[in-house]
Amino acid sequence: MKDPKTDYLTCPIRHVIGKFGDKWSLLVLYSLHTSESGVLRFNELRKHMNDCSQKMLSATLKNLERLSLIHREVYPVVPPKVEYSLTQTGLSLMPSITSLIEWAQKHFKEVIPKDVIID
Amino acid sequence: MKDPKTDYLTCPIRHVIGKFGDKWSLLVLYSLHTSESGVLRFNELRKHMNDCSQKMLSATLKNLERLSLIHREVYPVVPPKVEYSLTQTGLSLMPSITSLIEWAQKHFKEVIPKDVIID
DNA sequence: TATGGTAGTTACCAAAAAGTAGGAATTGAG
DNA sequence: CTCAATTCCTACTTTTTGGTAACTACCATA
Repeated sequence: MKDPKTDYLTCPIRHVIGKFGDKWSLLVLYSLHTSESGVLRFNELRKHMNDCSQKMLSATLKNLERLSLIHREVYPVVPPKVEYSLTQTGLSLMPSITSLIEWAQKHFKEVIPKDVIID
Repeated sequence: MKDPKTDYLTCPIRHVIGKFGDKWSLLVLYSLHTSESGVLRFNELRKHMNDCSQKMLSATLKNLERLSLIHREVYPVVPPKVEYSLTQTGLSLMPSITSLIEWAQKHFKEVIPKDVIID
């Protein structure tokens, strides 16, 4: 008789999905990883994810920082300047993520995306 | 000036997240992959994911079948018997997924899961 | 005084995801 | 005729997610 809550706590898959399986987290990590300097500012990130709202980007960054996957460096200047970068932990995650992305690039040409409505 | 819709269609990350970044898909794939025979029935899968409702499991399986990641074999017997297994495409995805899972197993001990409330 | 630029936050609202409870279909066994 | 077993489906409700628009704060510059 497993307790769902306990089960959740011990299931690595649900940890992964639950923590950064949302709409924007992987895109943030990927953007940081592929940027030349490895560092991006708030509005630079927004340009990389061109239809992400300020609110969602802000929430996503806050979450990733909480998980120690990204680092947030604030420069006390005017106008404000904040730089985001991957932490060591975040960096260690990237091979797995790029593996997933490469798979998608190879195989989703084969898979019929029936859920995409062309209007 | 990128069109968000077009952008969505060409972004592999959003493909991945959008198609099987939901709460249960990875768990289904993983369960099938780690089962001895490589084949599981509906209620066997439910036992592997002990707090997934019938509705959600059913919807998840239908989605994965639509994406050609799993195969659904129906035996016309009474009571009904349906077996699910990975397709070749599904199987080709597993290294990337297990990579992610292994990362989670290693690193989420380090990460403080502040969103988990112990009551 | 007014404007601009950066990095957000907040309130409000709509849409999507997911849980619950019940029904449906099948047909051999009793 | 009824029940049981298995695999779902449907209607209903709740929860979560995400979008929009407006707002803050800072100070330098015009």
